[in-house]
Amino acid sequence: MFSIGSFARHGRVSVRMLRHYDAIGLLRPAASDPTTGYRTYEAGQLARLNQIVVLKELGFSLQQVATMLDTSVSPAELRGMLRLRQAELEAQIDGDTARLAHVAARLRALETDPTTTAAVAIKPIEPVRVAQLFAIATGFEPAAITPVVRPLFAALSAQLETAHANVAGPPIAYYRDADHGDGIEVHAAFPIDGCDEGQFGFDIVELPAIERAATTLHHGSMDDVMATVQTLARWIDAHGDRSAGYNREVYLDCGPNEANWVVELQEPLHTQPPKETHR
Amino acid sequence: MFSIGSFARHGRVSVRMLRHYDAIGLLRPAASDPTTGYRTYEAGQLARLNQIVVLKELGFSLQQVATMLDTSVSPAELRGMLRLRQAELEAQIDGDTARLAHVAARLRALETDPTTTAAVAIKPIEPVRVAQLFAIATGFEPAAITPVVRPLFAALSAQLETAHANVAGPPIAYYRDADHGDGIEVHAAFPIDGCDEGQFGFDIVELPAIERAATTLHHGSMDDVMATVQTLARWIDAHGDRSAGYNREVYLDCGPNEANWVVELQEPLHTQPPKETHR
DNA sequence: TTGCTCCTCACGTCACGTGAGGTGGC
DNA sequence: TTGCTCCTCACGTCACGTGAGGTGGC
Repeated sequence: MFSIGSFARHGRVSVRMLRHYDAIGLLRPAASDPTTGYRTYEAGQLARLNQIVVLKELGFSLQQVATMLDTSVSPAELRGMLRLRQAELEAQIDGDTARLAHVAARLRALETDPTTTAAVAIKPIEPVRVAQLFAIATGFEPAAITPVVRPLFAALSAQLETAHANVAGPPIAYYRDADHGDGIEVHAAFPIDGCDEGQFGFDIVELPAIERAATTLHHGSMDDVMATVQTLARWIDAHGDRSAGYNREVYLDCGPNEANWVVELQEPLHTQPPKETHR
Repeated sequence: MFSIGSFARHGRVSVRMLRHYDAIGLLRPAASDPTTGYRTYEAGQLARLNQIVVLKELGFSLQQVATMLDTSVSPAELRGMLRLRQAELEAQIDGDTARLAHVAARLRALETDPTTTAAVAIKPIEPVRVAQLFAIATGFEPAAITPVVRPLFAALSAQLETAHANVAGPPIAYYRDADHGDGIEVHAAFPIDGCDEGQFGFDIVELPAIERAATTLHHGSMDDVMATVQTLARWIDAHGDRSAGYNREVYLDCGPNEANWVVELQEPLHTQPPKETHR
């Protein structure tokens, strides 16, 4: 016979926990005084309490613990729950290991350059239906790109107006190596919804999804975009990842004053996340 | 200029999260319509949102994120927070790795014997001040121990009564190899508080703390305790741990009917937890 | 009377998800 | 009129910790 206090001491749990387990029906005291409400426990109940403590420590919820201690649960079901927990723990460890690598990379970056606070996020990019035009540029530097992409967007805007197309998002630029010979294809695109392919000069294509894109924001004139591109590349390198192509540029803010522009760079990564560096 | 919906889509967060960040002052919209309450965001705010998302993903709380994005935080403080998170993540991973090993051990035990549900808990044992008597037994099996320990407890009880000592817990038995020659010392002890060493025949000693004890409950007569002892030993072995001595026995319930006895076995383990088997 | 143990509410935690109930422009 | 987006409460989540306010036996 134990009072709640001594039962709690023997079981290495708090009195509050015993009251909670009583409240949810997980571990009822052997008796409760009907007038004072005092709870009484028996030594034999320590077995159940120990089971609860152990399963809780493995990370099961009290609901799951209740299920597992239910006598009607079969060994097969029990195995299923253990397997599930095993998988969850593995996922948790993998996630934390990745997080740990990112924290370590941030610390290293902080040593190198205490002022850098590049926010690079890895996220999936959804596919987008776009209307687009393209042309060939001789190189990837802004001086080569800008004179090509500007007129493309101007022309495309005009054509979309004519077509009464429904622009559904900010303009997007993307790049490909030209099919034969040198130079790169510069594509200017606008997301649209519900517009048929017409005779207005532009193509309608679906930009494919990107499973894992490293994204960051560029602020200001596109003349200075190479600095942001290189910061992004360094970040990708520092995190043991690898680029899988040219980045897309999403012109989130491209008002009249180019100094206020905000452009998201989306760089596709190889599908494999970096193999965890062993600690 | 973004509505809350499009800002949420670009930032890959939910509208609810943006409202929440507004409410706690972490990310205020660029403007709110005073009559309708409609929020408006600017493209430039995506930078801050991305920072938030990234830091959150590393496991920082929103409070911490707010602190880290505060311009007045120094690189040294930032490094401190990253170091702290690094340590937390390492501890988390170690804990989960240990949990995973235990889950795996349970699964193996389930394959071997689907009926076993031995609840073995590893916990620290506090030091206890006890009054005790001891004698020598010829072996560790119940047939050798019982005839020695019974009279010891009977004598000790009587002496404590005479001494008006304050018994502060259930009786405890523990064992040691006899100083010279064979046989083992059988100690019978009662926790007491505030009783001076006297002339009543018993010793007062402090049973040392046990940093890590594997504990389980034995139900029923002590004649059958060897089965429980062996189950405990198998558990310890299966978890890659090692015993560091004889177990203590705490007689939680030792009423007149021995079939209802409940005895906790506390087996000291080597201080080093088992080295994690690599996955 | 002071201390100790016990009791029952009931709030707070953390970062939102999820209705409920209502509004404003196409 | 129907759909869509937006709004503000406000409850629920999970396993308790932590008072608040009160009782009963030494």
